[in-house]
Amino acid sequence: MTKTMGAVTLPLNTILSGDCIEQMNSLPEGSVDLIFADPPYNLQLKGELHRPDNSKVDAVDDHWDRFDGFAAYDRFTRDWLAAARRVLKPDGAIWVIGSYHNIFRLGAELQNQGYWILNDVVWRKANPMPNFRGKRLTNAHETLIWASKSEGAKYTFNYEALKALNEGVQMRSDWVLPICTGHERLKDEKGDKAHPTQKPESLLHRVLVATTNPGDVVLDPFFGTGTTGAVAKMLGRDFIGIEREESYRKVAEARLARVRRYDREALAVSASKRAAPRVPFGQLVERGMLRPGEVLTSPRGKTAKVRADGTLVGDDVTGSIHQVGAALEGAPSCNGWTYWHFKREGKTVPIDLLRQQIRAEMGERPN
Amino acid sequence: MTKTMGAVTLPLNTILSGDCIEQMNSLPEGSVDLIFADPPYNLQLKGELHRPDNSKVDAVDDHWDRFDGFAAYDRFTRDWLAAARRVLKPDGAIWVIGSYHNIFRLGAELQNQGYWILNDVVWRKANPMPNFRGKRLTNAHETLIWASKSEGAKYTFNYEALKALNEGVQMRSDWVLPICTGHERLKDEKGDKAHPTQKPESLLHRVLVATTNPGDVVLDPFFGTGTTGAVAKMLGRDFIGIEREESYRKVAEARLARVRRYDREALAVSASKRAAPRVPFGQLVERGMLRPGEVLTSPRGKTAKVRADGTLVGDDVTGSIHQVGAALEGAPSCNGWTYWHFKREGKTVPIDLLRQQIRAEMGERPN
DNA sequence: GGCTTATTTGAATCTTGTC
DNA sequence: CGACAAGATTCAAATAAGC
Repeated sequence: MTKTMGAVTLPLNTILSGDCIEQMNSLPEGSVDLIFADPPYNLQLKGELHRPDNSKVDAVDDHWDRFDGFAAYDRFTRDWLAAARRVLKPDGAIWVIGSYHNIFRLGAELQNQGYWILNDVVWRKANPMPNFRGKRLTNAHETLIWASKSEGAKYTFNYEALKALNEGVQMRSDWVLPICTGHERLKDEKGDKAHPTQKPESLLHRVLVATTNPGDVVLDPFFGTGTTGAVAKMLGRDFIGIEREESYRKVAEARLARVRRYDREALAVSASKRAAPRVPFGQLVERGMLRPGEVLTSPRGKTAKVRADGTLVGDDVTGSIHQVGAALEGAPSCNGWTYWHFKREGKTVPIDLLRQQIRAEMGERPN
Repeated sequence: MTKTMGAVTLPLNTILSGDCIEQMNSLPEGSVDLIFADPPYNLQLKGELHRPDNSKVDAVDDHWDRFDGFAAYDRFTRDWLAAARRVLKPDGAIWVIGSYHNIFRLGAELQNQGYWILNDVVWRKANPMPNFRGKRLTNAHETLIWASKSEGAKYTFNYEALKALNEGVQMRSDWVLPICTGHERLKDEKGDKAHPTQKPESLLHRVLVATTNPGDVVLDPFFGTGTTGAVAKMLGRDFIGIEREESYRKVAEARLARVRRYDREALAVSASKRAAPRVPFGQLVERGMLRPGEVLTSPRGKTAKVRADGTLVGDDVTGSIHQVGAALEGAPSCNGWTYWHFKREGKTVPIDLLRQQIRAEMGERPN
């Protein structure tokens, strides 16, 4: 399918091959409603990484993610963002996604070029890969930036649709969604993953429902295995993909052929997952509801002292509220939340009361 | 209180007044363990714009205006980050916090100066202000960046303490914490909020427990009403604050006078095994806890025999407990302490139990 | 088939001390 | 500085295997 823009024709619902900058420059100016871009992250990985069970982590070591320093990465970023801005309609918008390796370069260059940032959005992964060596925090999120072509542009935002997706409450800038695994994860002939960084359809679903209307043209300059195209097709949007790796294009073509518009199952995938409102005991300490050094008591008169990291110290025992309670009682297990008490205004109260306070604040709506 | 660094003296637990760059430059080089910085992002740039060639600023052109705005902000960022880097110890680290208005400039400049990003952390606000006009997503988070002074530096990370704070599960890069309200929010004489962007103590508590030890020196160049100093004092860390607004300094001084330090026992946090003293396997043999000739077994049924010098003999392999374990499993490495087991009273027990016995005798508290 | 347990895996800047 | 050796370290979800 093609759409005619003046004298030039727009190649809709196809995958263009080759360099994304050249291909974008061949498209007519101001012809696209939305761009979704998942560029290389420039991960700069060095050695191998093994899990504690000695299995090897299948890292992203593809040639397309290797750059010769920040200067080279910045040049690349500047060039493709400029080409993208040219093909955007005046009221068009862009989404980019990245990690701390590249997102700051991306965001700064967006601002430099006159794009106007509307939100940064955090994709909180429900099931991220842990930090195996215990040397940093679990890298549990990626960042998306949503920007209009320029300040004052009349961008598309389907506020009510997103509110509906979020069970009637205004959608926040942090989205909890699982990573792409299982049936959705595309495999090659050998049964290995077809692309190292395939994004979940639920993420694209939310992006496209939020910031496009049916019939809009969505461009993805780093098409990969075509998640953007697949979701666009399901939602009745037109897409243009650009991908230079033939193997990815092949997988994407086959995938797109299978996709039907308004796929009910895909809509179900997008339903927001409710994370369980687990409240770690340490948060009572961080929030100042209990003071490090404060003494907790048990119904039968045992005592323990709170430490700054949310552990307890009793007679010759240190550990969580549950561990110390169990040890002092000589029991196999213990629910520390109901076992331990503190004093407020002369009354002795179980610490579970404080947990209930936190849960009430959260409105039982962690998403 | 002051600490002496060579010929120069460090002004501990005080608030310095004036420009943070000048004040940081007056501090001795390499003298600070951690910097926490919450810089302004809505600078009033009047009169601060210096184009290199004195060219006339075209006041009507939005684009130029914006460019000069970013350029001035970038200059400011570059200067204070450079001054901060100078006062950091080689193994020191920095935290910065910001929103999408400035965090991309901050992150990019950190990388440009050779800081090494360790994590970006999302502070997910439990109770954010909604977006009243329904034109964007609720801005429900801010971003922190944690970076070491340079690649390969031995930064401080209390992994076990953070794991304890999170109920025994590795801490993630997304932190759910409430914004600073109610009792904690400082008021001025008129009863209005004393500072527009006061950070919650819970946020600083987590930052300082994670990346400093008691006695460390924490510098906050944008001290405001002193949240960093207050939490540092509670946690037994020393602080240096810099703040140029007298009204904020006044509020901070009064606040700090009210803060009490937690007792010593409460400040201890769960320790890493890495900190425990090293016990050579040969010592178990020397002490008669294992007999030469005794057979050790692995969970999957491999066996090896203990020799008098503390090495093991397996099928065609001889060497340390780690080497023989790795060879028998065909693995790149192996922790022999948890891999090898022996029999006592009918039970199969990992040899690590014997190491723990020795460490306990040495007066170490197993944590 | 149904239920329980074991295995696999994911955009990762992932060790430290001694010689 | 490099080479070598000791030894510390993982969470959630999907799938596969076992009963």
